[in-house]
Amino acid sequence: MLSERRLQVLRAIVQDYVGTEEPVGSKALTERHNLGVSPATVRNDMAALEDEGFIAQPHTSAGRIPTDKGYRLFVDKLAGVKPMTAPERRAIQNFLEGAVDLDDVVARTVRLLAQLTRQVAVVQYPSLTRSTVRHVELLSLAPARLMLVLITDTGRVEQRMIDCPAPFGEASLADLRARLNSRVAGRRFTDVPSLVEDLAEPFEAEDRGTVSTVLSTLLETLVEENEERLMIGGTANLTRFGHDFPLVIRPVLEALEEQVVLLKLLGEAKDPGVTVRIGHENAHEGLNSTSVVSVGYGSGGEAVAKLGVVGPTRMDYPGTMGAVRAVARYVGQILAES
Amino acid sequence: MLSERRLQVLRAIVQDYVGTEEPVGSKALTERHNLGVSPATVRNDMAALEDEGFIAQPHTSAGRIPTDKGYRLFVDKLAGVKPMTAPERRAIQNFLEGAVDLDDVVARTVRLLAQLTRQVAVVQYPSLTRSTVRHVELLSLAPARLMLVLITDTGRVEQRMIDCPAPFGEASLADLRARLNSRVAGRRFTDVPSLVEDLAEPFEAEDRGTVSTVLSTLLETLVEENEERLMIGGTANLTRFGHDFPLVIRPVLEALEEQVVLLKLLGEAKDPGVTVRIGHENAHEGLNSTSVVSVGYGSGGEAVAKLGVVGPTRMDYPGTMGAVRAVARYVGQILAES
DNA sequence: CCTGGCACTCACGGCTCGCGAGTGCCAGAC
DNA sequence: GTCTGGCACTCGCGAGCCGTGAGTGCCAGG
Repeated sequence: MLSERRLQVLRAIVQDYVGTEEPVGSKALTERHNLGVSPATVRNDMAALEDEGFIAQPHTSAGRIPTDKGYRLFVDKLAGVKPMTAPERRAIQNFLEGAVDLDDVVARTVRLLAQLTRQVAVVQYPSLTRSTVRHVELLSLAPARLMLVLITDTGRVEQRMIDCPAPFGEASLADLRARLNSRVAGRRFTDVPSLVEDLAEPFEAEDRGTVSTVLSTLLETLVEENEERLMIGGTANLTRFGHDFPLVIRPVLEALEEQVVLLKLLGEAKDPGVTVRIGHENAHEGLNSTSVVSVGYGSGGEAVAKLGVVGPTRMDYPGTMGAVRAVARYVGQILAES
Repeated sequence: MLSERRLQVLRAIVQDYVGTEEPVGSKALTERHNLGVSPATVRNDMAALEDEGFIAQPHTSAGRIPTDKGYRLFVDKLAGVKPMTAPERRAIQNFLEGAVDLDDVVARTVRLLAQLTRQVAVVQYPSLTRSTVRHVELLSLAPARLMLVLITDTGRVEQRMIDCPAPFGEASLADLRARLNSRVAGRRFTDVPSLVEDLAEPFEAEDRGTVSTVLSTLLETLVEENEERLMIGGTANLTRFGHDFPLVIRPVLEALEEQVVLLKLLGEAKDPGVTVRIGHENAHEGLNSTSVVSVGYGSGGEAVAKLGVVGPTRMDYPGTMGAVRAVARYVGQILAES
């Protein structure tokens, strides 16, 4: 087990390195933090920390930098979440308040997060499967062509075109619309499949084909892969990555273009609170030199989606975690109001 | 006026520089292109081209690189548009064919363009103001809350929440819906304002407030700034910019995040064919070292939106122009089918 | 267990220098 | 007049060569 002082040394190393971007040596450490011991003692502690794999030297006779494992310890044990100041909170609230619809809320949230953290922001749209149905609408666009519109309690709207196997009368349409809504309105999306199972039965034989097409389209919309959307922003902040970034930035940009990768990334975080995945903890190899800070947000007590930021492992964890948490909280409020 | 040979020299310089990314000298030129003259002659031609501002030297005793003006001449006079090969055309068609809705078409187009050109792709959604109305739908979500849904002939769907000044009955709603659609369905969006002017008149006094709220929301949706959407992709290709890119890439990423900037960029191109804006021809200063190749696309003869790519001024213009033109053509076809 | 001292390592920046690609100019040939 | 070969000149680039200094590990003594 590491002594208290060694933990302090690690904390000091992380803080200094995050601030300066340069390997930190024993002498500089004792000067900037009053640890009450001499550089030589710190050197011994550093050697121990290095043995345990918390810090490393880029090359012999250089200072130390934290490893992923070091950051992990720092985040778990040595640092809290830095709360936002009152003015910052007000600014967040003001910024989000003017949003006119869900797209706008998400877009504003992305911008806000990117600005606050000076990193790449990722915001997932409220998940369908974790929302409840506000309304299902069916529009007839042409004799054998329908549009299905889903509206959730979080303001999300999904639409789908449907080509009917047979023409579908206005009366049948109204009937189906009414039956659908009475079954599913106000219910959770996860319950929808079982709620609509037998909905085709009361219909005339000629209409059944269309009804079941509609139902299967509805169910398709709820399939995991299709139903998730997200928005990213602040990619310009990638340029703050470091000097050697041509090699680092490329895979990151590529990963950010793969929505699937990002969704997995956010999805993996199961904690109720802020989750931090550091460097190699990220499954995707392009993101091995980045950390992902994410958290769920939702209108009520329950999370309906996630948001977070992607940045260099050398980041200000307490501050970033604070910003992410605060933004999530306010987005939740905004959604609850609408 | 420049002699024929000098133009050939310029063409050769552009081609070589685009290929190698390195300043090209007189000797290398005569070796790679059989111009039929000696390096010394080429040197004289180069001196003349430099005097005219078509090429420049990064430093004394280095080869020449084309200036923006040189690229401009190259694009206008010296190079055509390189048509896609038959297999390429087939690949484009296959790639776009599987799309299920407009979002999907746009997303696929972005990916495709980015892959074909190996540059950053930008695709604008079909403009509302240049489309015709397929259907307008009004849904009642709550007693005093409506949702307005606009559907265009290109498959684009916009929705807007409306808070009514007074509760609005189901009957009035059906009435308004029917009147609205009979007026505007099949008409161009630009005509909508004049078509709905007097639509509130037939309604009872108590409903008029709501009706005019609905109408003004409808008109707001058509306001230039709100109605334009776009999607970008292939930002990872920015890493192919050059060696010095830390400084170049940053403003480009920033510009790409400003949708307004991009819309302006695409909007400026008025040509019916492929438009190329080179380096400093772009108004936005962050894009001074990039070229933008764009073209309109549409389901019929008329352009409903634009698409294009953003890349380094040192790009393969004929190839890029060919790819952009071909993709636009096929996207137009896909939209016409749906 | 901490500390001061000491010898050692090694990245970094500045320096020189030779190489070679590229240039401009000029005198002569066609 | 135009092209060509020749020639002297420029200058960026990379290699090699230090000196400097921050940083280290180890050890003997408090």
